[in-house]
Amino acid sequence: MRLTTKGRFAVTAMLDLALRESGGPVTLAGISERQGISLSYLEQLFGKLRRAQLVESVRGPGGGYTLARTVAEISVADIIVAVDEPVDATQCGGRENCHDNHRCMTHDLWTSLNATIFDYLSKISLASLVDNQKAKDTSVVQDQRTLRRTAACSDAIAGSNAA
Amino acid sequence: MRLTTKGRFAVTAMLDLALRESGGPVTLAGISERQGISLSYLEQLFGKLRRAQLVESVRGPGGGYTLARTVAEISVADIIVAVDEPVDATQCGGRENCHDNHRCMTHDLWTSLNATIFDYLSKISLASLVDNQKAKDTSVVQDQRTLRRTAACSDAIAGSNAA
DNA sequence: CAATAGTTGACTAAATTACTCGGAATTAGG
DNA sequence: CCTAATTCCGAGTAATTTAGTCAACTATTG
Repeated sequence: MRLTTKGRFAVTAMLDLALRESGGPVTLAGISERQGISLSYLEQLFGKLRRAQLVESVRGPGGGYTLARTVAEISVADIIVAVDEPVDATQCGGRENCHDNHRCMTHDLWTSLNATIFDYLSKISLASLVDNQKAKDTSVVQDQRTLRRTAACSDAIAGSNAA
Repeated sequence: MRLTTKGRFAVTAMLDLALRESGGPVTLAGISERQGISLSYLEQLFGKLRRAQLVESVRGPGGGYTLARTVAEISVADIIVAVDEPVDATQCGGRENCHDNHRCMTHDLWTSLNATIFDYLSKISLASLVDNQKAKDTSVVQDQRTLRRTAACSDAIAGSNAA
């Protein structure tokens, strides 16, 4: 289980898709424009998402992508696993390194840590993200002049980085 | 909050250190040998860990590294943050991209996801990892043929997290 | 048939990872 | 003082990943 910007792009794109698919297939060009992700990169990501059966495609004019399952049935973990490389069972396991106990122990400790994080992200569905998003949307509507939102966003991000 | 093999190396090395520092400073050469991580790479990682004040160094013969705090006061999140690059506040925040609501929303949604994972890893201390490790050691002594050790470890960690 | 979109594969620049090398500076022990 | 052990430090580097471009192709609508 790796957490990188690649996974974040995929989650962002899937969220955009989830928020719009009620109006029929969503084009990558649209997602690209709204989310500031290059079209070609999205093509790569959605190729993987499609092969992982998280989305379905409709070709031709009026086509685009739709979710292959309901928003409740797609988790953040699903998305990240779909776009991340297999990561292989580094060192121990694949190799012959696992001779002495200590090496194996630390490795499989990390493995279980990974598993815990994975479990955690498995429980976060696209549905819950969509709900959060919509809740925020209405709060914006309530006070259109709230320009501190941008600052708040920067702060939140800066905080998470510093943290 | 990124989760990469780099962070895993650092956690592994810190765990090795935690398990041995009772016998005085631990050399990087020793960690390198036991954990199969190159000495020079460890030097880089421990440079960051030292600057983050997670470890202290003793130079000269008989020198090495010791933990700068107790095992209970060092979390997995501390270690990962220390060795990972700041990652910068991609897109939103740094740039001027954060114009329309949607872009900012998805970004700051990801940010909160990051924060949640960070909180989670903040609660896993080196001490709890060391305990798990020692528990496994004794169970290995009790029954050398126990190959279910991996499963047991996962359970133990899942348990300590839930607690 | 023409335009719209997805599909695929090859390719690339930049960043990151993991590692090497060569040397400093520091200190314990002889 | 000398030497060996060790941390410290910076430059360099190969492999991988990220993020993106480009071009050709297929399917579908109108």
